[in-house]
Amino acid sequence: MKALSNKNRYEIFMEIFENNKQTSFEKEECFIYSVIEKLNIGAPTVSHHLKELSNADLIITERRGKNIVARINEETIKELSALFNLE
Amino acid sequence: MKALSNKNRYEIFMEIFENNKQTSFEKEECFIYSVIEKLNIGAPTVSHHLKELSNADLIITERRGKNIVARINEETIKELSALFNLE
DNA sequence: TTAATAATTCGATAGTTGTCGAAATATAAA
DNA sequence: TTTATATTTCGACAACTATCGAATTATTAA
Repeated sequence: MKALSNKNRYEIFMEIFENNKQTSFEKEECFIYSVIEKLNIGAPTVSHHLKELSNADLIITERRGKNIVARINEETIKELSALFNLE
Repeated sequence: MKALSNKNRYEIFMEIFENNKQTSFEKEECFIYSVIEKLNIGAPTVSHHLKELSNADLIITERRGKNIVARINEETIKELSALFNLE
């Protein structure tokens, strides 16, 4: 929850989430710079947010050459989704 | 998310959530003081947290005499639950 | 009406966090 | 090896927030 409580971090997560749903996430453009443009925050900040999301096990990041690739951690999302099931 | 990002506030919410699930939530003991005992935080803080949860539409509070009664806002919880549905 | 209990408001403060610029590192291309 | 690009680390700072004690309000009980 804490990891998703910041607006920009939430946006980043959602972008990864959407990409994850569509196809296998394989865009070769640099990840961080595309976020920078969209959210208007600096590279260090994006890097910081990615680490937070990663530490919270919400995403999994992987370096591919110069770029990094992020995908969501489905395990954690399932837990999240189950958490609020009123039964 | 922000409203649930604080540990104590999350605990308070979860307690209300559990009570909500079981039976119709109608305990007559004072709400705030039972939380104070459990979480070891002061009354002003609990009051503050309840307002935050309320502002975020996660719970609905109601005064009943000297006490307040809290129940979860099922609408919002449904939204939350739906948010993370991978399909 | 007075006393007691439950909850809230207010002001202050310590701790946390989001952000940045500058510098450093990693990797690929020339 | 040098250059260029992508990302990370570091140090600092402003803004935010959780918390408290003291005082205040709301409500019921005596």
